[in-house]
Formats: sequence, structure tokens, C-alpha cells
Amino acid sequence: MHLIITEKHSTAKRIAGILFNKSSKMVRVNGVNTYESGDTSVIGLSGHVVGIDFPDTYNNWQKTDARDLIHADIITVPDKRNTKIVSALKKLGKVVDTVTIATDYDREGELIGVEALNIIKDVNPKIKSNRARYSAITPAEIREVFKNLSLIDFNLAAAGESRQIIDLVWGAALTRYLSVTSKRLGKRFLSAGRVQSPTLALIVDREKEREAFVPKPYWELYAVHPGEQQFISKHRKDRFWDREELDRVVARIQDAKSGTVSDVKRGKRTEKPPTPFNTTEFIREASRVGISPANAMRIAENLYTNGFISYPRTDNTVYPKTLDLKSLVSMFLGSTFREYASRLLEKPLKPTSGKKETTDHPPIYPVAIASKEQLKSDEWKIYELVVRRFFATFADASIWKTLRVVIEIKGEDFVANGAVLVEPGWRWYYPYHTSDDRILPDLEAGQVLDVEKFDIESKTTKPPARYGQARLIKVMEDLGLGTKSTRHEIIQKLYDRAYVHGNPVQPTKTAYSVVDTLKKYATPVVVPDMTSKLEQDMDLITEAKITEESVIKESRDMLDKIFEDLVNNREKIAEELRDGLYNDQVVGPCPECGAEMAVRPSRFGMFIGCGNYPDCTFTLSLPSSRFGMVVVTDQVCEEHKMHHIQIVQSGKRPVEIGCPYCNQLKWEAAEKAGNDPVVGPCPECRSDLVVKLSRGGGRFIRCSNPAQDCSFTLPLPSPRYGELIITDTICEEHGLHHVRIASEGKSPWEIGCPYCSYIEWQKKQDEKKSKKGGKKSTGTKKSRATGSRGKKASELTKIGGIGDAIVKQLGGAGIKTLKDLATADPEQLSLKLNKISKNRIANWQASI
DNA sequence: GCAAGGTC
Repeated sequence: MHLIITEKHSTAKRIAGILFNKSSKMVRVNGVNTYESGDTSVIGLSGHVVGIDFPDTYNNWQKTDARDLIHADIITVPDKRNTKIVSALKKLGKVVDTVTIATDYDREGELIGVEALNIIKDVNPKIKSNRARYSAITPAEIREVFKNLSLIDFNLAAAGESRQIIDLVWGAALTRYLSVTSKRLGKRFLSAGRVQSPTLALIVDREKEREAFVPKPYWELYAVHPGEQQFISKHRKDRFWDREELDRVVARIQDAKSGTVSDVKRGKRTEKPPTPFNTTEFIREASRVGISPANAMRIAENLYTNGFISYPRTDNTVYPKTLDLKSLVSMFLGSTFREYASRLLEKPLKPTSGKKETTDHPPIYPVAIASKEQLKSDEWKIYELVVRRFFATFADASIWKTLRVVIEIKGEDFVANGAVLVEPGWRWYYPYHTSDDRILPDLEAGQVLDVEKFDIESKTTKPPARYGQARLIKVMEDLGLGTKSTRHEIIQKLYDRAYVHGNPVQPTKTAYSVVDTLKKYATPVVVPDMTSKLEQDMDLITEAKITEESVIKESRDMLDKIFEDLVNNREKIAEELRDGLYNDQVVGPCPECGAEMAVRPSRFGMFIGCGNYPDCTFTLSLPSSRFGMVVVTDQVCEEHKMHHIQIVQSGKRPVEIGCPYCNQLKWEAAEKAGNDPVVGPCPECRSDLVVKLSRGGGRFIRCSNPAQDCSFTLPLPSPRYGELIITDTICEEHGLHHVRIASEGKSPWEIGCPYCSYIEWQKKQDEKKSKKGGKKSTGTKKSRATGSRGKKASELTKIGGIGDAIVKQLGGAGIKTLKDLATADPEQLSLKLNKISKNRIANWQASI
């Protein structure tokens, strides 16, 4: 049997479609869809199906010396999410005599293929192998390539493997050193890596430049020319740095009522059409239409899996020759883009091409017609962007008519520039770039012009701007940091680690400390050179000029030297790191005694405490801090002079607490006022259910039974902003008023009956969980095994919403006291309980 | 609980 292995499922399906035509049959092997015809099978991987790691004996961060990781054994481990594919490969491997590796045509693709081959070799050492290399999945190219199979490039795969090992060793050793030395263990650990650290350094360096920037004042001088077509001209000097000089000029000209046109230059400016989309350029243009890099990639992936656009992760800016561009454009004759397509087809199609041409994937282009109704609004925005960009790459240049006029006013030259778009060219297809005409009247040399007045604008030079996410991705690409698929993830990682916040991106003090320490003691990991050197070495490995082993050894030796320094200076570094880390926790003056308040850990999560403790015991609570990391931003509350606070949770939008004192006062006021809006009768005791403000600034619904012996609660879905409106509609089933959340500038969100909405939401969570599988079932078993114990009445019932049945469940999960509950991770706990969401747990915790 | 690279 012949087995073809591709990098992803979608390519397996498409290649089978081309090679087998209609005889392609889908066969499930160990739960993996494969395609079969006659003696040949095609299976798709999911990228790397195995990874590398250290043996379990190195797992304890405190007990293992970080330095030992440099020379620790490295083992291959199957990727947890892809165990099915691994076993399918083993199963098929036994009955196969030849394997064709048809993964992506790049370095990682070669490695991914060799990894799969090695899995098969384990069960079938005599297997024969070859390689199919293609740059676009078109029938012509695929058929051709499979007629001319080549050999696997094991050197190329070895180059990829050297990268894996070097990244793991440097990343893990430095991450552990930083975390252990600064005692930042658990989820607040401090990380370092070949790509993330230089990226973080870029952000920190830019912030330092901004801090060091001294603004310089300057002035601009304009003349206003009235008439049918009023316009302004600017003094030729552009910027006056010397106020006295400006004053002298103004004194000379101020009573001038006219000027003479001394020079007129007419010209033409052409703008070439844009080049085909690669990932970075796509992300930048998506941010123009208001979509963040992470969202743009998520949406693009979605459009790709649904067959609307081509593969979105590509560096290529040249359409492969095998791509049938004409039929792609013609396809749009039957769409809302008809007029654009037919205009393009009037002439032969000549696409632009960019500088970079790669072999793995084509540039991003549309592959099918979509209608606006079919897609969500952001999806349509992205789809339209890809379509219009595709069109623009065939369009003509746009042409501007330009006019430059010099006007002499009492011996001083004033200049006016005009530009009018005369041939829109590609701009007609691709209207995302502003193209404002600057219209000047048709002037002739010698003409006398009126001057109505002079305007002086006083300005200052601006510090370099902070990086926006899209800009940062571009800079990373220019420096060779990361890949098209990882750059936006690396930036996300910096947010998750609380190294940065906001957009444009701002570093925290922790980032300053980490970057400073690494710069001083482990320079190679904070500069892009490590990546460029690695790239060069990988090329040499590929050309068989040096070995993988020698590259790895050299890298380990370098890290050994670095660790000598790190170990010798441990105390000093610990102190430096902790200083910076403390600065990151400083919130502002204590309202009671004026001392410095800072974020501090307690058994129940983080809180803000006074530096004068125990003399001053004033505290502010930070309710959601159990679920994420606290970020102190540089925004300061005018009233309390406290820094605004954010709670960052990996993979989620940060929770903006704002000024923690304002937040606390708001909550206390709401508690005191007690006029909480009533939603309806409590399903358990018939008292009023009311909307309460949670300590985190969020909202939830609770029973207001005055005796406090009913503990029914309902969470509310999470837009924390906007007004909660209780409507007149009443749920027939639960008797509760429907609610909606109204935010300014957005259409209101109808939640309906909060009870129904909660049940609905829980169902969805359960479905998600059951899809994950594996982990959950063992958790449930465990909870049953220990569940028989917790029987007595528990302090847990003091919390709203917890009755005897839930106490029993909680007991089974090892939660017996309020303290247990307060310190539990809601997500983990929710997995151990039956139909109790992590939000519900979070609400309990917030009410402790 | 570490990296970065695939893929979803």
C-alpha cells in the first residue's frame, strides 16, 4: 500500500480529490478521516504531531537547577491533541510499503514529514519513502509533482530540529532561572525566549526613548489666499525653530495684502498597484479596517476552512504560475463584484508581484464567491478586503496630477502643493487608502494673489510613537523574528505574561526588569542576532556544511557561559528583579495615611495593601485577581491618584477595574443604597431576585431574602460596560423579567430571561467540555471516589446559591471550607463538578 | 507551570 502524508487535513482532502478524481473514498482510521482509492491512502496531519520536552524528572522548578536543563536529555513526546493521528499513522504504517511525504514545501514541513515517517519506521523499519514538493494545490501542479517524486531532505529536517532543541533549551533554562530567582512561580512566572525577548526589548526600548524624549517647540507660518477657491500656502522654511526669526519674518510681511506667483510646476505622480497579500501585509491592512491582528487571523482561518480564501499563513507575494488567475477573476462575474471583474477582464491579466517568493503557499487570494448574508460582518470585511486586494493586483497604476506653486510675499517664499487624482486605477478596486484631493486653483506664473491673513501654528516635536500591534508584527518580520504563523501569538504571549498592556503596546515595569536583566547577563537572547545566526547555521546544516550536533553544541556552550554569570550574580540579580517587580505593584497613596499602597498576594488571591501595615490596615480588594494577573497601568485616577488596574487572563480580554478605590466605593455605595433592581421572584424561596454589583465591577443576580437563608444566584453574561435594562417582558417559565444590556453606539444586546440564558449558556459549556474529553472523565471518577465523605452541614452554605447538594459535590472535589473554595481555580473546579460553571464558582468566590 | 513552530 502507498500512503501519502500531508501537513493538514484540508490538503489531504484536496490532493485526494485531484489524484483520485471521483474514485476517492473517505475512510475513518482510528477516528481520523483519510482518503483512499485502490492501493493508495492520503492522511492529513495537524502540523507537528510530536514535540520535544525534558523527561518528567526535570519537572519540579524549584528542585531542578535551571542550569541542568542545558544538558538534560531531550525526548520526543506525542502531541496531546494529536494522539489519534499518531495511532492512525502506526496502524496504517504496518500495512504500507511506501510513504510519500507531501507536507508543506518549507523547513518545518520537511521536519513534520520526517517526524511522521519516524513514527511509521518504529512499526515498520523497512518502509520506503519519497517526497512530493508543491507550491500550490492546483490539478496541473499536483499531477505533475506526483509523477516526479523526489527524495526527503533529511538535512533540512535536521536544521529544523536544531531550532527546536535550541529554543527549548534556552527558553526553558532562562525562564526557570528568572522565575525561580525572582520567586515568581505558578501562573505568574517570568518567561524568556529567542523570539519573545527581543520583541519585548523592542517595546521597552521604544518606551525608554519616549521617556527620554525632550519635546522641542517650533512654529509654522501659513498664508491664507481667499477667492473662489480659497487655499493656504506654507512658508518655505517649513519649521521655524527660532521664535525670533519667525517674528522678524512676520514683521516684514504682516501688512502684505498680496503676493506674486513666482513659480508653477505641473507634474504627474503615479502610484503602482499593491502586491499580492502575504500574512503580514494582510494583518496591516486588516488593522486599517479596525480588526486586530489576532482577530484578523482568526477570521482568515475561518474563511479558509470554509473554502472562501486560500491559506492565510504565507510569506509569498508572487502568484505561482500554475494558478489560473483568469478563471478566478471570471468567477466574480457572478457576484456583487461583477463590475470590477468585468473591467479587469477587458485586458490581459498582469498581476503585480512582491519581493518575496516562497515555495510553501501562494499569496492570500479568494477561492470562492461569498455573499454578504452568508458571513458575519467582520468576516465579510475580511473577505471583501482579500477580494479587493486580489483585484487591485491586476489593476492599473493610479495617477495624480500635481501642482507646486511658489508665491512670493515681500521677499518671502510661500509654497502650496496640490494633487488631484485623475486616474483612480487600483484605488477604484481597493478604496482602503485615503486619497484626498488637495485642490489648488489653476495658477500662472506672474499672477498676483490676494493674501487675507497669516496664521502661525505653534507645535512641538513628538516622541516616537508606541508600536501598534500590526506595526510590531511588521517590525518583527523585518528583523526576522518569528514566522507568519507565530508573530501575533508571540505578541499575545507578552500580554498573557503581563509584560505589556494596552494598544498601542506599553510595557510594564516587570518587562523593564526582565529586559534589563537579560540585556546585562544574557545578551544573545534579547537581540535579533540570535535568530539570524540560527538561520545561517540552519542553512549550513541544510547544505551539509556543518552538522546539527555541532550547531547545538555551540549554542549549549554559549548558554553555559551565560549561566556562569547568572549563577555567580544570583543575589544581585534577585534584588534587581525584585525591585522592578515591586515597582510594578505600586498603585498610589493610601487614602488613610498617605503611604504607598501596592498589590500584594494573600491566600485568597491578590489585594491592595498599605505600605504602612501593620500601623495602617487600609486595604482594597481585587476580586477577580484569583483568575488572572494584576496589571498596574500608567493611567492615574485624578481624584485618588491611584493607577488604574487591569486583570489579565490568558486568552481573554482583560478586565478593566479602573481606579481600585473608585471601584470599591462604587460597590460599597451600591451595597449601602440597597435599591438593587428587581428581576422577579426567586425560584427557590419566592423573595425578590435582585441585580447586585460584584466586587470586580461586574454584575450578577442574587436572591434578596432578608433572612439571608436562601442563596440562589445567577450569573449575568459579561459585558461589564453598558446599562442593564429590565424590560417589561416576563418569562413564562420562570416569571423573571427579560433583561438587555445597552452600550453606547452599539445595538443593545437582548439577553432575555436571565435564568433561561444561563441554562442555555451552561449547555454550551457542557458541550464544549464533552468535546475536550479525556481529562474530564478521570476528574469525575475521582470526585465520586472521595465524594462519600463530606456529609455534615458546612460553612459553605453561607454562600448564595450553595445548598446541600452542591456542598456534597464540592466535598467530592476536595472543597470543604470557605478557604478551600476561595483559593480554588474556578476553571479546574468546574471540570470536577456536575453542571456548575466556572462563572458561577467565580461569583461564589466574589461573595466570600 | 518553561520555547517556538506547525495546525484549528
